[in-house]
Amino acid sequence: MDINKVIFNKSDLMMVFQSLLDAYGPQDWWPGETAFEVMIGAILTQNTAWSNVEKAIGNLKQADIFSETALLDSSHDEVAQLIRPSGYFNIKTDRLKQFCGFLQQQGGENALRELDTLKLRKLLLSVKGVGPETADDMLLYAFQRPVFVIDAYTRRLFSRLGMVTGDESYEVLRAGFELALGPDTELFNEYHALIVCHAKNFCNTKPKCSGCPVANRCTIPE
DNA sequence: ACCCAGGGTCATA
DNA sequence: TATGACCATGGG
Repeated sequence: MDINKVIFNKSDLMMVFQSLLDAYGPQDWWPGETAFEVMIGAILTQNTAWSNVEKAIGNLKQADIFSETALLDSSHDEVAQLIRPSGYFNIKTDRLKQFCGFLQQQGGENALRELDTLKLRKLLLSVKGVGPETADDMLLYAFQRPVFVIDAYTRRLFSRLGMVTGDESYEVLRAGFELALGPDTELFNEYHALIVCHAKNFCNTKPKCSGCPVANRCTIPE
């Protein structure tokens, strides 16, 4: 499949962005104080509601197990117990430990910041438990790289808008947004945050398009 | 009681 | 390449 294919034009994407921005305002993402917290959150939120991730992160902090070394030094069962609210706690415990081991091995996140985006992306994807979306969350929100994050919400919104079919591969969609918009970290940051905000405040709670901020552009009513 | 949530891995064909 | 099983809690 040809990744570098033009599937969007910039003005369409910017109109949708403006509609969302007008409706919800700036989101100031990611909800996390440090790059480390962003990365941990990105793993914990895999197929999981963020409210549950907050509990898990809160538990880790309260137990003072919220660093590479602390997570690596703690037993599997101890970590699993703390992150229990985020679901998949056994698998996610392994993924957190895998990722912390990776961070240590690479010389910490500061060493990773020296790498170019493509190299860093490949490295992140080489960690077991870090897939495309998790890696791109990290690249955009922890490393401030111009990477457009694709998630289920993005697919659903833009297929409802009739701009994609929804079965495009992850890379086709990501390249589609990045080619049309050009590298713009601030825009990508706000855009993805707004898509998630829109899903939580509208699409997830209301089945139909009536009242939707982008409804005038939505030709597929569910 | 059901459905799904800011996915990823692994086995199979 | 493309499906399907599996992981698991919590809120609607």
